[in-house]
Amino acid sequence: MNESTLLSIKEFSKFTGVAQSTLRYYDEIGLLPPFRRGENNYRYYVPVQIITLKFINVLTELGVPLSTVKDMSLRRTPEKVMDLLNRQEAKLNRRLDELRTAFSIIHTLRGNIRDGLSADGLLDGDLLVKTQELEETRYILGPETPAGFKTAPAFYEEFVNFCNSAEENRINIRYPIGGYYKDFGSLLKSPGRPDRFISYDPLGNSTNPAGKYLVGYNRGYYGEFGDLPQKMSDYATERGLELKGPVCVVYLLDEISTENPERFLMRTTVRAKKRRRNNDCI
Amino acid sequence: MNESTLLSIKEFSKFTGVAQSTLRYYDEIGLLPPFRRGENNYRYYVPVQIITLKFINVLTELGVPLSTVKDMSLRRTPEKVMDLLNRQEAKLNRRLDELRTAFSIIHTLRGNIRDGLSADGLLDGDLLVKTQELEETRYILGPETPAGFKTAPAFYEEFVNFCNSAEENRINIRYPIGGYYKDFGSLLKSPGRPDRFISYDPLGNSTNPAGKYLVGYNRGYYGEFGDLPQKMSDYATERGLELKGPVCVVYLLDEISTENPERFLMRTTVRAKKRRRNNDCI
DNA sequence: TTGCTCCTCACGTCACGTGAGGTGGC
DNA sequence: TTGCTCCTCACGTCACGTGAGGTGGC
Repeated sequence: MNESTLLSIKEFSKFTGVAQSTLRYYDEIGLLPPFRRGENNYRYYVPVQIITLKFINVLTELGVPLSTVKDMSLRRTPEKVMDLLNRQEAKLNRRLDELRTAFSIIHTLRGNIRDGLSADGLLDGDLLVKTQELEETRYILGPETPAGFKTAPAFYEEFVNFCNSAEENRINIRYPIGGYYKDFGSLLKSPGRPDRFISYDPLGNSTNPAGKYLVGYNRGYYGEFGDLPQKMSDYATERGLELKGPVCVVYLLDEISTENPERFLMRTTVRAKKRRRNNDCI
Repeated sequence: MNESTLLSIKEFSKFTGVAQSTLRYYDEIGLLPPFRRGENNYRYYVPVQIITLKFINVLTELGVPLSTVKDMSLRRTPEKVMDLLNRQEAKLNRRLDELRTAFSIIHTLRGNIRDGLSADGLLDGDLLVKTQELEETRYILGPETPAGFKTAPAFYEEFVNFCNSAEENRINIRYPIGGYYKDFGSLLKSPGRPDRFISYDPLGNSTNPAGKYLVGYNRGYYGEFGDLPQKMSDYATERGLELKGPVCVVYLLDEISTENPERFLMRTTVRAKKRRRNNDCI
């Protein structure tokens, strides 16, 4: 019907932007045979075949295996294609969601490393305590860790428990995981055992509002605060800062960004407000 | 340091949700070796390794090859990881955009097939003309096809030209492609040669507003309208309809949804308004 | 001995990419 | 003859999955 516009495989490849080897493979598996073969056994395509080819491209890009695409293409009727698209829709939606999440995780990690690097050089020894204006942070609260008398191995055990229970609590542990203490006193009392673990999921329902925070940076392995809590406490007393609300801890530099545990860097944050002193008159 | 919490490969696999074969493969290529080997040569992992593993999962999900992930993991420093993430960001963004687009294309195609199927049974012979309330449709206008005296092969030639020039016009030809006539007169004059081709991209800047349309459905191969334009014209005259603005054509059932060209189904739409007659008094 | 987990090695799979060696018309 | 395009066939690659056959502690 349109013999006049037959395209050789090279022409069709150029026209569609799909490699010759791919076109031969699609022919081989019977997914997209050429319009006809020449006497010399050459493959000849017609331009409209670009429509089917682009449709195949779209599906493969979404992770649909070629065998499924072939099922859909072979002896296809609108009803069958419609049916398959309907059945695929949920899958495709889930896949797209996963990808959006993956990207969001990368973004969150990048932000952490950036913050970690810019604080890294400023540490005095292994510590840095200062007040800082922070932007809003969102996260998901894990379940309360059981109150107990354990000390050293508790952090590790609780971390494992948190990971194991993550799925049923709808927590994605691929976001950075941090520690949470219900108030500063709780951190001082048992720094090695957070009251909860939290996931820094930017779609989380818990939030640390934007504002002024007392921030402590320190190097150390998971759960090892050294004398950071005491230093933060001293700093607050000296400057007349009132520490309110929960304390959140996050690893800015960890497993992911460095092999060397000595470079691990954590950040501890708690809301701080200037205490009104007696001689503060209006 | 945490020998007490060593996990066998089975335990670590269960803990992380990653298959044993995958863990062995990651060890083999040196991407994620176990914490240490036992005397029996067993692999033993420690729970924190879940963090690195999940990071690997996230990157592979975004299509980053394991060799790149390995480059990032091996002798990693925060600076190198940051640098690589920065360089990857543009790529990852592009990839995510492609996936969103792919999904949007599937959605558009599905809508077309649905409309095609519901009209399919109603055709009288090979035709159906009626007025219909349509929702807003968005599309991108291709360049004007050159005015010429050609008739039959013009459609095909122009289609090829449109596809070839699509990229430089920033048109994604994986969306359904349709015909565009500047007004109904233009369709009547030369139905086989649209004034432009258009791409039904839902993010397009051109739009057919929601409202009342004269709609013609007919079966036929690309560019074959039969006597549809005349039938639509007659219908408009009989009902006192004024046809305004451009005419848009789309293939609801085509290559993609059916092998049988006899089932190809196109839809021609043009805005219609009831003509005010003399005896219409207020 | 039985059952369990672990090991290595080899081969399969999916969607191609990459030569190697040969053909056919100007 | 030279240059060009096309062909088939075989093998490589990437990220695993799947047995097969063997080990080691209760």
